[in-house]
Amino acid sequence: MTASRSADGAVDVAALRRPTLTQVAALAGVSLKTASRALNDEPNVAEATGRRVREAADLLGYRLNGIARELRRGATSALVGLISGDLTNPFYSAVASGIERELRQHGLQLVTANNDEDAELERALVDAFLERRVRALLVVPSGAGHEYLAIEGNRGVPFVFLDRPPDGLEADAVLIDNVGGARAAGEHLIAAGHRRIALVADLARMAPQQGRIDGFVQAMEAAGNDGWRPYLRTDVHDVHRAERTVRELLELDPAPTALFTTNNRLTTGALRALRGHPQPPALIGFDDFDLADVIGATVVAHDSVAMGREAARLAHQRISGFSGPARTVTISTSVIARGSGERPAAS
Amino acid sequence: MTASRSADGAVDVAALRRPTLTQVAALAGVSLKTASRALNDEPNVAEATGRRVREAADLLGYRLNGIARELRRGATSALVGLISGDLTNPFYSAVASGIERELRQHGLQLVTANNDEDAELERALVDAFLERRVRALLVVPSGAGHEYLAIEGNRGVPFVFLDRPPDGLEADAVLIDNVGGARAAGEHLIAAGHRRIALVADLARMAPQQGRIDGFVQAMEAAGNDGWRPYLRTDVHDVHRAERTVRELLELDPAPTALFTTNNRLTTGALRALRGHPQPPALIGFDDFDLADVIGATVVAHDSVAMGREAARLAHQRISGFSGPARTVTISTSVIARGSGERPAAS
DNA sequence: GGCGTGGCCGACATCGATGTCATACTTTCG
DNA sequence: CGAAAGTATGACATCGATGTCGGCCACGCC
Repeated sequence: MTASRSADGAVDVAALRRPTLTQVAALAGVSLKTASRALNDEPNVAEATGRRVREAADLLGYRLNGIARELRRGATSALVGLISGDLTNPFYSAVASGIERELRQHGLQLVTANNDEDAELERALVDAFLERRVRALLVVPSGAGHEYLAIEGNRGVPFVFLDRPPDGLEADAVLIDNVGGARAAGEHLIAAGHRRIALVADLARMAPQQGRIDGFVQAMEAAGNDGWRPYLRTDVHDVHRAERTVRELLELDPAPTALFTTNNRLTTGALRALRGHPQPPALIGFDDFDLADVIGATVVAHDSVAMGREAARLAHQRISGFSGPARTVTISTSVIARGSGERPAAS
Repeated sequence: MTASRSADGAVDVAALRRPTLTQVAALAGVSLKTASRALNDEPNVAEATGRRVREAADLLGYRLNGIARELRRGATSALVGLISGDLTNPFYSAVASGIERELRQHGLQLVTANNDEDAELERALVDAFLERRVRALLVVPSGAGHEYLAIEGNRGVPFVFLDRPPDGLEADAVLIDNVGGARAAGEHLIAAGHRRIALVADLARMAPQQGRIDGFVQAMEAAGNDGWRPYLRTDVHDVHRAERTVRELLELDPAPTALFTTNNRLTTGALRALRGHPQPPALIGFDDFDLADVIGATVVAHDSVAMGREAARLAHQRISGFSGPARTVTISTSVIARGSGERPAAS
């Protein structure tokens, strides 16, 4: 008669469909509401009743339906979305890790999606996440122009931008001190006596890259050095092009005596190009990386895990009701000297 | 009168609460169902009606409530869960990346959680994911004993195990050819003339580690070599202990002439210990890593992104209705010679 | 003109849980 | 002893969407 017993009277444990609370209640011989109370440890449930309900739930292998609960409780999930580049890039995975750890402390779960550095896909992903009713959305944006998020932001889904500032929109952001870090790198090379310094940068249209270029140029201008100008290479977007570009730079006459690469990918390419070189130029790379100590690579380091953590923290504050103006957290950088950046300029 | 207009008659765009389909319908002057039909491009909606509904939706900034839809449509989400170790470990992030790419092709989204290599937390995460009604659950298990998943597995939530086989449970799995890879590493070192070979391994209770130990031992026994026995070090679980262990090994007399490290963490530690060593021993590490080419590190490589992809594929087949017996996909390995593994035994 | 057909639309039930409120039965206490 | 308060429970509405079914109307055809 009840849905929880099959026709032959045996309890239908193997039912394909997952049991509902109604079935548990029927098996325990109580009402739906009482079963709900028992399983949620609400007050005013007789001890014996509670036991019967729990036994029935165990027997059926009952598992609460979080979707239904969320719908009833307010149509918003415990999920926080992250849209970033591919996780095989250690920068993104470090950020994701920091986010995940922080969220977990607040009972929130991270949902990740890869925008493939494509603005169109990114928009679609934002839409998908919003339909899923994520509690907050963290984005390492691929493109510019985030006006389309403006309405959403005002409707209670907080956005936090990572690594790249929001464009056309007020929103929380966690950024790296790109200008300062790059300036420090430039100064470091100047101090080692370098004048002909090559700058190998990624797509200049991306704000962090532009910041790093600016910072480097600032250092050069402060030192009254123009020797870098012939060696500026931007829009180098992948490891192989970086390797090739560095090789080409080294064949110039006169060749640069030092290199500054503005992200981990480019640094990797440069290291490949420099491998086995008899008299390698000095090298400083933006972004720290695994084994940089073993290789002896001088870098502009920053704490990417902390970036993720801060972003998650900002989001959590919004989720918890904070509604002040947009905030920006800046992650500091520091030059870590490991050898490659201290090679003197060939005399 | 309708909920979508505020008391003063203006359309209430700035309402804090996100608009529901009912409000859109009211604003468009049609029934709830008709609005639903219009926005879902169902047939039998007059062109003019459809337009009115879409305009109303735009005006209100309406966004479908995926939670409600999922509840109605079958109480199962488009999410697939991944439980693994920390994403800062490139192995896990590569796996996650492979999974994410594959899932996206099928309109599924990846939800990640870090088990901190803790079996208790892992169980809790599994519970949380099941309550969230994920469509499938991919696990890189931390501990042994997965019997508690048996009921779930039979209830339509497919499980796929990565890297470590399910214990006490029939389930799909994607594993690495640990034995074969380690045997090849052992043979490689033997072929270079080594006899005193140190094996530095992680926790031996973890199946992949045990497999790598076994494979190595097989190679030694096939070569009739016992020279490794004094240099076996297991249960080395972090980078620092690996570094220390390798230093200690090198101070032995006689010292081993070669090292085999059984995962990327241990290889990192070994590389640190070997740095600047006048006459470093040969080194082969299990797991390929970024910049291994620059460092010249010989490794037993395998395609971790493919691992993720295969796991996602298995899961997707189950989601799509496949219900055959449990399958195991094995990811092959290959030794990539880059120098460190080819250093000859000191005569 | 009558009737069948198809297009368009809305009322209502439903997914699986939780919140509200009513009710029956105890217990407590003046 | 009777009223008030408290306990245990259940009926029913509800979250926001979709599925079912039936009604109305226009049109075409005999």
